Amino acid sequence: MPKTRATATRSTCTPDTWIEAATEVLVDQGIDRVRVDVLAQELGMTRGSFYWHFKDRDELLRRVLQAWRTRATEALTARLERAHTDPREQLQDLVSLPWRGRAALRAGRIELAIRAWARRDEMAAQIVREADESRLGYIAQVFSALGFAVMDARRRAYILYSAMLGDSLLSELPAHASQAQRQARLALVEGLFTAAIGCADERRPEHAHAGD
Amino acid sequence: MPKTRATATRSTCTPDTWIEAATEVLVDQGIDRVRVDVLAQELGMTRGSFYWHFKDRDELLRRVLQAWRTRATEALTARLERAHTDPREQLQDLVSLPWRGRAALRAGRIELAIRAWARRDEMAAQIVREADESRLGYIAQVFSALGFAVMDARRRAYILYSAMLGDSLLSELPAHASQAQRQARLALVEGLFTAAIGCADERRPEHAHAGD
DNA sequence: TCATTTCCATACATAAATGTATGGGCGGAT
DNA sequence: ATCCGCCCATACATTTATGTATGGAAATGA
Repeated sequence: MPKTRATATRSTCTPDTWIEAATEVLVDQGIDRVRVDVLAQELGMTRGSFYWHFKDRDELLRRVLQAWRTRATEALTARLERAHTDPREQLQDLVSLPWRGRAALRAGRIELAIRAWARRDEMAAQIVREADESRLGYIAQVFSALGFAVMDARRRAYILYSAMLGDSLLSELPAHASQAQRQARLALVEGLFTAAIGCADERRPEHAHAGD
Repeated sequence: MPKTRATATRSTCTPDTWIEAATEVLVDQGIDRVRVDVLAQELGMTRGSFYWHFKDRDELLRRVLQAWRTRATEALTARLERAHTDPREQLQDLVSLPWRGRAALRAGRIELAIRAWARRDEMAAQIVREADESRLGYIAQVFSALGFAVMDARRRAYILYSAMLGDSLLSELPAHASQAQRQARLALVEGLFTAAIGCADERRPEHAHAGD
């Protein structure tokens, strides 16, 4: 009983095929260019195939979102599994995330595309918010494990997460980034965010100066 | 000789009127929904008006970009003017930027929309890259004035700028952010980024542990 | 006054994208 | 062999957005 058809025989499309293609176009073209005719041409099919697998374009978009959510939550739970290893390792792992091959980099691009999409799609916005919340919680937990007070940990988590998001934004338009410089930044990020600073006013590199 | 028609008489549209409306739609709908019929309805006009002021849709989009670039560069040069005040004040000014009323916040939203647009429009990408370069240079200069070595300053600038961009991304989907918490984060950001840390490995809040 | 310029509305032609209806090839089951 | 269900192509119908062509109202200048 070949119910799910083991992808083997030959060039037969599954819903996932369309979802992948849709994600691809979404990444470097934006959600408005995720159109059935474009995808069909991309896959060497006709729109007839699409409308057999999907009710309409909206269903495809919903499933693209859903697919991303499951992958994102899976990635996070994978981190939570090893939540009892050395928190410094966990932090390094986080910070160096965009460097681990181009798989994570592609994940970042997908996420930015979805975030841009979320600007006007409430469903996408909801899912992105969920992801943000979960990750912020995780990162805050890492900082807590590093010994920071709860509130401090939450704030550091927010700032670090912001920096990671912003970095993916900047990496989107390749202009900076030599491999060595990114490596150096990585160490600096780790140093900055693990520095013990209560709230403000105890440090200063060389200028001695007690402002405000 | 009333050549440029002093906007007065009554409800007559100028190109800028359309550009503003286009920017508005761009912000919360995305570039693909910046369409002449939408804008016309938004302005209570018909498309006939548009095609008198503009050759075609593309010209409008180009001028939207150009308008943003001039405003962005003006904002930066305004900062560069007072580049010889206390660098700590300059940094505070930078960090607390998204809090200064909702004008800066709106500017942030416009920028994110353009950045999303730049994903597939090379002209937009070019302009965003220019803006990033200029700002990174400025921020690095501030850190230099604070006493950090050149390379360190550049890296701190990149990380801080990333954090600012990421913060505007997170603020886009309102979920966090109580006024008080943002204020507390502000102080922490300033503290973290002005902390003196060579590169890595001299600090650690309480865990003593020489990893890797 | 009258003609001209400015600015916008209306109507038409064209293109692009969606969704539907229909039919057909092809493999598997009996 | 044949019947049936899966998967896709083709051909229409409809909607939506662009751009153009034309006309007209209102202000301006002589």
